[in-house]
Amino acid sequence: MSSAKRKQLLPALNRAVRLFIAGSGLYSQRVAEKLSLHPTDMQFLNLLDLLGPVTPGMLAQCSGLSSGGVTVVLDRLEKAGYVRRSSNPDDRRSVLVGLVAARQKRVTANYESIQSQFESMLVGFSDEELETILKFFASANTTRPPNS
Amino acid sequence: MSSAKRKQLLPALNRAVRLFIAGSGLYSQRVAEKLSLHPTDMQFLNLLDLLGPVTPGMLAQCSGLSSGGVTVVLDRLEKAGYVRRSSNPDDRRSVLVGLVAARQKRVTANYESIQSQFESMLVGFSDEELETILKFFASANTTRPPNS
DNA sequence: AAGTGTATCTTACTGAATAAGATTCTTATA
DNA sequence: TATAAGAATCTTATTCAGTAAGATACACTT
Repeated sequence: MSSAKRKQLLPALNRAVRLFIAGSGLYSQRVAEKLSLHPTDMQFLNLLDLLGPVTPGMLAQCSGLSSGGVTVVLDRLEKAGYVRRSSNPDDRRSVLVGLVAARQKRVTANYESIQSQFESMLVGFSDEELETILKFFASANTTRPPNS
Repeated sequence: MSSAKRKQLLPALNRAVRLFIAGSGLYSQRVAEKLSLHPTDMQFLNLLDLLGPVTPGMLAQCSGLSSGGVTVVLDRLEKAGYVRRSSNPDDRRSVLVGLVAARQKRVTANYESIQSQFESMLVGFSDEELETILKFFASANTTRPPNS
């Protein structure tokens, strides 16, 4: 059974998470704009940075885009030199998409300012607290993985 | 100075947060689809639910849409009965947009399944841990508020 | 009272994403 | 092995969400 304290905590946490998510979308837009990329293209670069080389089909699942939509985005990104398609050794119908290393640095560099901002915010948290927070996100990502 | 443990924690946390954000966008899309709403319209309903009645200009800031884009979205939502525009007592050029209460319930109901999923995930966390997590999100939302 | 600035809306247009179908390869079954 | 059914990606024509530029109405400053 839930404690009285918990009954207050849960709605507050729920609201805070929703606000966080609302802000995140906006922030991604800003970063994309800085790099003169479409928000969707930025999303793809993020996914590729997080997941490593994956198939277009996987990117469709993770982005919610249609098969044809993925093709168009990848064409744009490949033309601009951000990604490269290579043959998938496991399935000759398929393709593996990977970030071009040199460009990857330029992308992640744009996150460095927020990353340092993020880290300075975390100064107020002990190592134990950070472990708790990490546990939270790990649980959340398992409950709702990027491709489900 | 950072502990050795912290040096490992920070990148892991950073990655977990990014995965969480990537999954959130996808999830919002799914909920919007359930309600037969455009993702952007869903975003607006969320913002209105979180912030209460606000001006179209505020919604433009929080969503990243242009002024004209906001007008179009609000026209759609108002026509469908989700929101209502009323005159802003503080500024007669301006307008206040609010959720229609009856519809608001139908919207938030669609979040209940994930909310209960979310809460069952939190069973594994103590009250103290939840407070830490809440503190994290509160800090993050202050560092990067919904309209900055 | 005039001029400048701000909030919202209108209109014509752009282009991102979709849907449907084609192509190429894989897997299952006879 | 041969055939059929299924899956992964790409192509093409099309749609419609969002933008840009400008109009309107009101608010502030001097």
